[in-house]
Amino acid sequence: MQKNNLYKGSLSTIVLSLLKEQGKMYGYQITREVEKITSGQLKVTEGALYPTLHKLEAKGLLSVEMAKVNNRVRKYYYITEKGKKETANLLNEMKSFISNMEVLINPKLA
Amino acid sequence: MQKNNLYKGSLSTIVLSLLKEQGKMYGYQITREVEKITSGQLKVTEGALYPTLHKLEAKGLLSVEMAKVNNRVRKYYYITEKGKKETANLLNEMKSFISNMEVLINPKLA
DNA sequence: TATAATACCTAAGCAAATTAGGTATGTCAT
DNA sequence: ATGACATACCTAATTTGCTTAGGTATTATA
Repeated sequence: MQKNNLYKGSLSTIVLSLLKEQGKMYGYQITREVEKITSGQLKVTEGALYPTLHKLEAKGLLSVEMAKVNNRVRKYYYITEKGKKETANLLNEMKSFISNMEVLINPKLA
Repeated sequence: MQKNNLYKGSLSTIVLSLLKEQGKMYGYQITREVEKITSGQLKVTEGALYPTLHKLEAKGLLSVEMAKVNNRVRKYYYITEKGKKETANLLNEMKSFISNMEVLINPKLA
């Protein structure tokens, strides 16, 4: 039995929220940052992250900027105005999901 | 743009948790109860629920008991001992997911 | 010199929803 | 009595969004 890292649908919310708060970041950095913030509890796999970044860029929620550091290419992503609006929506949905789950799994709140 | 009702993977947790707390319930009743507890915010679709109930039964986490009420068949599900253990695991995973999401989306906590 | 870390990427497979049907009975208003 | 709605079960096709498992290439370290 292997465990999942993410509940489906949460990755876009995490990525947009991080970029909204922390400014531009590149993919690999996001994987490190999420691991750091959650004390290693949550790992964002690259196989999920890169397609998500491309999808968010295609939707116009993120923009990208190439940079060459130490002869290695980095793709810095930053959030657009459209992305900020969508982030607010996703955060509301996530908070609503969390509060619904909490009343459902916590008999004292129901 | 349509909105999702559930984050993927959460339905089993909801069903097991409900049955652990409230004793035996039948499928249709679960859909009503979730809607009621969440003040109509969360709807469990039958297309998701029934396959989930069958899967949990096949895994030995739930047992089933037929009943005939008003000439209509009801299938009452109740949780097994194995199901109670698995519920505890799923609740821990859910709580961990929620606390991880909260530090990720809440800059003040990070 | 090989292993790990950095940094990007894609494709196949799978799980778990959504969407959209279906059957059948009971209840209630017109 | 007939149509609509609630009750109560069900399945199949499709979609989404992960995991798993690769791949390339450079730099740092043992």
